Amino acid sequence: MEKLFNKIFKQLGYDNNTKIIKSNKDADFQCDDCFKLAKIYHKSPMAIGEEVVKALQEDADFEKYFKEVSFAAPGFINIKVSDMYICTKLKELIKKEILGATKENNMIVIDYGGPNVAKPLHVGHLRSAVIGQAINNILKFKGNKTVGDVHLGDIGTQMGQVIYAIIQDFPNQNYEDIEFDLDYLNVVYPKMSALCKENEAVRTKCAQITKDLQDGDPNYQILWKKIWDISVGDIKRIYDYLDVHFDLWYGESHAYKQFSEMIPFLEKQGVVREDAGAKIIDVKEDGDKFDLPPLMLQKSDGAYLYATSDLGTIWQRVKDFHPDTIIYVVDARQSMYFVQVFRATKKSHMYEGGLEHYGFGTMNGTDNKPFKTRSGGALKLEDLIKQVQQSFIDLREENKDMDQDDLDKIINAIIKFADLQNDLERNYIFDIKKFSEVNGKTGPYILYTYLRINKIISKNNSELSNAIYSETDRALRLKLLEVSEIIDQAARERKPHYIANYLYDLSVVANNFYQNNKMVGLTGTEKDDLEVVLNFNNKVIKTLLSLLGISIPKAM
RNA sequence: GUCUCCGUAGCUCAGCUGGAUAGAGCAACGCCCUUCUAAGGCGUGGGUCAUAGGUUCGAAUCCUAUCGGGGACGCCA
Repeated sequence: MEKLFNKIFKQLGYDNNTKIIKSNKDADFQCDDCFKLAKIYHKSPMAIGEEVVKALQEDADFEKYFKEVSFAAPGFINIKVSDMYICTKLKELIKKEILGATKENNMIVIDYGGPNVAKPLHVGHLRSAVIGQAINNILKFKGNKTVGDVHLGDIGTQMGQVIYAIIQDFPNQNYEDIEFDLDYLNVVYPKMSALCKENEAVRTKCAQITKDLQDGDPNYQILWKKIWDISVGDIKRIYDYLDVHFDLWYGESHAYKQFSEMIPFLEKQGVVREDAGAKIIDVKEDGDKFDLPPLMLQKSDGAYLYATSDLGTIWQRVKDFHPDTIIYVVDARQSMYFVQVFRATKKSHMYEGGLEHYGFGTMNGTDNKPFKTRSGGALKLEDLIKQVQQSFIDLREENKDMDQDDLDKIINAIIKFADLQNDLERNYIFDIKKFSEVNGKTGPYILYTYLRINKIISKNNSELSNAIYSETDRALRLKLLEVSEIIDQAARERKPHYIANYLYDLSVVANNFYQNNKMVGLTGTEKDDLEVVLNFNNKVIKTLLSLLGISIPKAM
């Protein structure tokens, strides 16, 4: 359509590269270029518009594209496309791979985990998991090779604290022989965390253990490995439930192994300098709007920091994968920190590819303050899932007998769709009541739409005719034609909410069709055509849901 | 203090690469199941798009300032 418009513009002596946009009026689409051209060619938008409309109407291809093209003052060209156009486009789209999205072929590492070993997953980990997995799915769908990394915090202060507690709790035992389980870890970490806050001697001791562990103390390593296995096993279990999967279960401990190569490299590149006993990398640049602090590479006591391990992680990723881009899906509070890391990376030339941080908003309570449980602690992710499950089961009698696998899928849909329909950059109000909603703009609504449509169609590979049978049929087909661009936009901006919102809009249109068209009793071309459209509709819904990490239950 | 994100219906949010009369969901009220799943559909009410300027033929959208809120700001992660 844009090509035809451009041809007409050229024919009339206007040099223009048009952009046809969706119309929110009675028309399907509109062209607003008359204003722009009026200025350039010193004519009135009205004159140009009427001229263009006339030329379009006289064009040999008119019917191939349009049902109606009209001018509306002061300068809009309104377009109603022909049934033939819709059918032709839809036929093309159905045959296309990856729903007509443009293919890409990049190597992309995505970092979207960040849980700490020895601590259970809590609600704060939900957003990076859900959003990161969706971005991963979307980029993979478009043909990119992606590597998801959980990036565990597995060698920080909490490990020293837990090791300290174990040594106290299991005196006079060989480290190899000490046995403990997840319940023990779940009790011991909060206890130690509290103890360290009030007792300086213990705190110092724990810090020393952490430092020794980081330096490779073999005895601590034994306990560390035991803690790691138990804790990561539990973390995996919850991620599995959420259908969140990582290719790499690396953590800061892996990054530490890169330091012996990386730090000399950084020194050689001349970017490191000493300041008050610490080693830092200046990352200020001309044009900065404020005084960006340097990146801290090594503390004055010789210990390494968060930033060091992130640089080490980049070092390793470059060696292992040569990525075109590394994407971080991490809380927006770390935005400035990532600027520092990215600049240090570029300044030292250790990696020249893309570095992107998508900082999602904080998870706030209904009071719009960072979310806390009533007792003031962090809500365990597993407890959140259980609460949502309970409220869903309480919703109706039939849900009590629901197949466990279907139930899990619906719970996932509820939690993920609630999050992914919002722009990730915004703060997110975490409202357990919202997670109990299954009406309206929710995951279950989309699932329900899919299932009820699935029930009225059979597989059908007929070739679409050029007929359209009702207004709701027409609306559905037009909506389906938008899917390619939606996927591209979500991928381009790394924002899954475009897909979530489109899924909802599509479901509304599809439900409208369902309500106003009966499939039962239809025969011949009409039955074939509508079945092809509905089959494609469900293919789109299923595919897009899978990009959001949502699977469809057998029944609901 | 500086930087940054945000302010759209009672609540939660879309819309922001500028287009015509600003859209959803929830909540409220009304209607539609002897007809393919009512976890659905249809309708009604509800808005100075924080405020004030500016750019533009045209601003929720771009620019500036102000107010209000979240967040970050060298040896934590």
